[in-house]
Amino acid sequence: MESSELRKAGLKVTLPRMKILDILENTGSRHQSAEDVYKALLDTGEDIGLATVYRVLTQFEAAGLVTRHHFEGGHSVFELNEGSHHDHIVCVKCGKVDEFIDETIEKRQQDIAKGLGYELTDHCLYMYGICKKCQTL
Amino acid sequence: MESSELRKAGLKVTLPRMKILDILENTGSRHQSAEDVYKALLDTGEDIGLATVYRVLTQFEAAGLVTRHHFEGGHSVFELNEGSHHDHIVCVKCGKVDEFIDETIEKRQQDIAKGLGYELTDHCLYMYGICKKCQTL
DNA sequence: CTGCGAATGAAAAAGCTTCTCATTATTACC
DNA sequence: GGTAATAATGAGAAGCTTTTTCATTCGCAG
Ligand SMILES: [Mn+2]
Ligand SMILES: [Mn+2]
Ligand SMILES: [Zn+2]
Ligand SMILES: [Zn+2]
Repeated sequence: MESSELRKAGLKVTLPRMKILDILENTGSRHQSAEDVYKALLDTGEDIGLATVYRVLTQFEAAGLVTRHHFEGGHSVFELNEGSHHDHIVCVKCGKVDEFIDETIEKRQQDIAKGLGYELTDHCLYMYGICKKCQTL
Repeated sequence: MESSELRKAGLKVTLPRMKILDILENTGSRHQSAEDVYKALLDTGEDIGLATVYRVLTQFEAAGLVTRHHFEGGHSVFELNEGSHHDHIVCVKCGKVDEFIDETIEKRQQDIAKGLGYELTDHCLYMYGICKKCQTL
């Protein structure tokens, strides 16, 4: 039961929220756009409005359940907060996303922000490239 | 005369392109949205359409004259390619943007991409925080 | 079970960006 | 300099993602 996760987040347990959480948890791709989630809902026969998908994803973000990313190309993608913070590298050919974390970079970022007088609240590092598979095509 | 810059980029020398280049070169803020550029043009009495501003900025990007950034909040900002590559830290309160470059981070990124089998084409590191001035408000 | 406030769905609207197409400007050439 | 071919522009429409509105429905405390 993931209803406890919703309650813990201070959100009422509703069918749309349960279903969306389910899609985020049990779908191959960890990084999905609102449209992706909406289509997945349609595929499972759920009749949930796109507006609700956006609303719920935004609430999940505010509740700390998901993180919103702005990969190149305009629309946002969402990912469930399961592990800890990490950064992303995206293949510009096929859209594949790999995740990584590098303590050296994390530490340098803190130092740089401090050096410039900023109190760091967030950061994102996106790398774009061509994945191994696409290099051989 | 910045007309040579346009010619060098393979672009015809037109009044809108000259004016937009001028705005990018001679405006306080190095990071401007298309809307910002458009308003600046109106302020100088130029009657150039917003569609042209977008078109020209996109052409400038393709020609390597400017770089397009996707700061948080949706719309793109453009900056003239004057110095070399650098990353950005943005104040979430007042919108101030500081620039920095860190060789340690740049190097680590190369290593990480290589380690994951990617041929790196681009990257961006955005940090968000509260600047010194906004911390005291 | 009931009732009230919160959540939802459909549709409209918003905000940024791109496209269409008639008009205008630029440039290569004479 | 003048001209024709061709590219660029401006106004507005359209496209896309995301948000808002509002009448209806649902969740849950009592
Ligand atoms: Mn991720
Ligand atoms: Mn910059
Ligand atoms: Zn690929
Ligand atoms: Zn500030």
